[in-house]
Order: sequence, then structure tokens, then C-alpha cells
Amino acid sequence: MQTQSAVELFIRRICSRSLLTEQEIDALSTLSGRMVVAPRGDDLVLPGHAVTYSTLVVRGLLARFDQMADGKRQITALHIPGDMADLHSLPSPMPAWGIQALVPSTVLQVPHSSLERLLSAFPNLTLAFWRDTVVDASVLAKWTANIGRADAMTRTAHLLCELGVRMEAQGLASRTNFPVAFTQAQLADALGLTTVHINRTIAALRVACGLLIEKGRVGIQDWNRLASHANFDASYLFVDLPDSAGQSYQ
Amino acid sequence: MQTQSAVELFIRRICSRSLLTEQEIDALSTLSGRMVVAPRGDDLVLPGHAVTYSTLVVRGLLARFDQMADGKRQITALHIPGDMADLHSLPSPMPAWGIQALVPSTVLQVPHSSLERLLSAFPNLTLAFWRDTVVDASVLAKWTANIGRADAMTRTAHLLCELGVRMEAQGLASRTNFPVAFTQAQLADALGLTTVHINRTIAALRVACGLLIEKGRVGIQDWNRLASHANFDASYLFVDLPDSAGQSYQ
DNA sequence: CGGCGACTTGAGATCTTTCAAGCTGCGTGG
DNA sequence: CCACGCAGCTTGAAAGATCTCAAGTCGCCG
Repeated sequence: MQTQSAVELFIRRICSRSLLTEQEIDALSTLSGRMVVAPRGDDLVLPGHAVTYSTLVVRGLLARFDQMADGKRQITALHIPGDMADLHSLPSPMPAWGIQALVPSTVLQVPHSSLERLLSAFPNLTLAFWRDTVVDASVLAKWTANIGRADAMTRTAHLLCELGVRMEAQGLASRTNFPVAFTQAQLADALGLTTVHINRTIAALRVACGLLIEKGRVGIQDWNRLASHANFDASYLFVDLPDSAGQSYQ
Repeated sequence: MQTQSAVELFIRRICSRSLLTEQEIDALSTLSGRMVVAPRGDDLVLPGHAVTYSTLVVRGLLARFDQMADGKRQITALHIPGDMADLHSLPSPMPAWGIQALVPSTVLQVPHSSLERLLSAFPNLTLAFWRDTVVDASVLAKWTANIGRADAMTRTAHLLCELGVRMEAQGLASRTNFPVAFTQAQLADALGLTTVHINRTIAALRVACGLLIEKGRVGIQDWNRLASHANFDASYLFVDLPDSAGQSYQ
């Protein structure tokens, strides 16, 4: 995937939630930056280090994470192509978290200076960007609720539903079959569980809902069962999918 | 506490992270809205219901929460006087979460229309507001990490450290002794634990760090021990306290 | 005085982790 | 072409953390 199409995906995301003028869209589409190829496991942003750019995912899968004193990690957000992983850093350039490539990835590091120029020329875009980070926070709140109050199976099912719907909304795949090549250890870090337990949970979901994770793809045979196991209601994602409203995913 | 002083607290918060002109500050200080007194347990915003105002805490303690299908709640954020509990709802007026008064509280419901007028007159304020919600997201990410990866004692200690520092930063109390009248059940909802377990954890922290929660106040005898038990590093809160940098809280 | 909400305590059940070992597939170097 | 090593996955069994259920205490308010 090229710069061009990643920026277009990003624009599509923004436009799905904010009404932009043609000039604003044109201005957005001129965005560019340094293209960086990151191997699996590469830390693209370190916690507590100021950044001067925001990271647009072009290809692969990124994670925002927090690190405990004993080295354990908790992933707090996943980012797929078209996501700006840290638009946050534009208003607040000293992140408390880090960003890591979970799989071999390509990102576009868009300088804050370009973004600032854009926002001063088109103030309305500030609101659109802000809105994007608010949706990000909505997802984060849902994660908190799931990790805090749902058991391993529900939690895992929920994350997979979320990823599926987001992949589909971004036009990258179908929600029942999408390419995401994370390891079980990474999944464990996202769900606040251990590798061993994730392994058993996935095995249980395979039996219950025909879940298949292999060769870097997630396949879901019985979507409805998975979604109902997860108590999944997509409204917190604020995506509009072509065929239906959020409710129907339950 | 009056409207006046709550708005002033809010302005102080904003100014601690964004450089505002005198005009902008003057404009902010004209903010007003409907003053509402909420009894303990009152839901001020319901999940999935659009709102036309943002909620400024004047007195008391609010919680943002998410509700599970079986009725269990997870609190995802706490808000003390001077906090705007859902500035988020300005760019995105349909929240996926609710807001509840954990103790008898007073809030000022500031109409989105006033805020929008303000932002179009002073576009720079948009960035300042955005920044405020980004800090909110930083706190949320830290909660996710704690709930996902820290045990009950660490988690509880961390939340109390956070609250203390925030109260102190807001000028409402000292971090070692502050008025917060939540129940153990509410604390449990914030930490993803059960009431019974919170009870035992608090008892353990009382022994370990001289923690005292009673009569609506939290008292901490040995702050350093509590903070080190929590692995607490205040930098994610983006507050600057008079005497010292974030590190010293560890 | 009675009742209610919040707090406390005990004991057993359940979920999740830990530790340990073995398996599998794949890339690399001999 | 094969052997090796490594990373990721799988499985078992015991330990540990947390939850559930149940009962009882405490303090406040009507």
C-alpha cells in the first residue's frame, strides 16, 4: 500500500464523522511525511519521549502500550491501516505511552508542523481531528470496561468483533475474515491475560463460534454467536457500515 | 462552591496546559449554564443518549461509566470539581458512556451552543479543549494498563495516588488528605474488583501505608510507601505542581 | 428503637496465573 | 539436503488471586 492510499483511507475515516469542504479534503490529501518500514516488534515511539510527528499506519498493525515497572506490557489500543495512531501527540507532544509495530509494518510519520499549518489554514479541521481522538477515547473506555468487568472469553470475543468491524469499516476486509498477524502473546497483552490463558480461551472460542486464527488471518464462522458471546454493540466505534446500523451486530 | 469558582478552576486547568490570551480567558470566564444539584447515585447522562451540553463539576464527584449487559458497571473516569466531565461530547454529542454522581454533587451544564460560539470566536481555544480531552485519554489509558496488569493492591494504591495528586493540583486539598466520599462499592466499580475484595485490599493498605478512608476523607500517612507500592509516576497526569516535577512522587 | 446502607469477616468455588514440558513450523548454516 | 535453533503454540498440574455466597457488625437517621 502506498502513501496515497493510506492518506485516502485516513481521509475517508475523518469524512465518515465530519463534514468537510472540498478544499479541506484537498488540503488533507497533500499530507505527506517520512515513510518508515518497521520490523515486527519495533518501538516506533517510546513512552516519555517527545515526538514531532504523528504516525499514520500505511500497512501492518500498531499498538499503543503502557509498560509496567516489571516489564509487563499492556496494549491500550490497536491501529490498522488508515488510522492515525497518535493524532493525540499534536496537541500534547509528550506521550505517556509508546507505539510498537506488532507485525512488520509501514508508517508515514507526518510532521506536526505540516498538520499545524493545515489546521491554521482550515480551522474546521481541528474539530474533525479532535473528534477522531474522541472516538479513540471511546474505544479505550470500552477496553477498560471489558478488561475490568468481562471474563476472558467475553473479552477476547469482544476484541475480535471490534477488530473485524473496524477492518470492514475501513474497507480492508470482511468482519468475518480479516488479515491480522498478531501472536497470542500480543493478544494477551491487549486483553490483560497471560499467553497460556489466551491459548485456552481461543481454543474454547474455536469450538463455540468456529473461530480460526492462523496464518495471520482471523476467520469467524459464526459471527452472531461470537458477537452475542461478546455482548458486542458496535455503536461505541462510531462507524457506519454500508448495510446496517450498529445494533444489528449484536 | 459557586459557578464562579468552578469556572475559575476549569480555566486554571486549561491554562496550566495551554497558553491563552487575556481575551480568551475573559471569554471563558463568561461561561455559564444550568446549575443542577444531583443526589448521590443520580445518572446525569445516560449511555447512548445525545447531550446538548457539557458537564462541569462544581462540587462533589462524578464518574463516567460503562454498563455491562448483566448490569455490572465499570467506572472509566472520575471527575472532581473544576473538571469538565464530558468536553468530549462537544465534538461527538452521542456518548457511549454515562455520567453518574457518586456523591451528592452540583454541576453546571454548559450548553454546547455557548461553547461553539466561544470556539468560533477564539479558534485557539479548540486546541486547548482538545488538549484537555487528550490528557483525559492519557488517564484512561493508564487505568486500562492498571486494571489489565496490576494486582488489586497496586491498582487501588495507584488510583488513590492519582486522586490525591489531582485534588492537590486543582488546589482542592493536599494529596495526603483529601475529601472524597465514595463507597467501597464505587471504588470497586472503578477498579474492576468486587466490594469484598476492595474491602480486604484497603485493610491491607491501611496496615502497609497508613491509609485511612473514613467519614468521606482519604488520609495517607506514608505517601512514599503508597506511591512506591503503586509504581506511581504522575507524568501521565500532565499537572505541574508548585513544588516539584512528576518524578518526585515516586 | 428499628431499619437501612455501608462495612467487615469467613469459607469455599472459580478463574487465572505460574511453572514446566513438549510440539510444530520455519529459516539458516553447514 | 539435513540438522539445528528459535519463536510461537499447546498441554498438564498446582498455586494463587479474586469472586461468590452468606452472615454479622456498625453507625446513622427517622
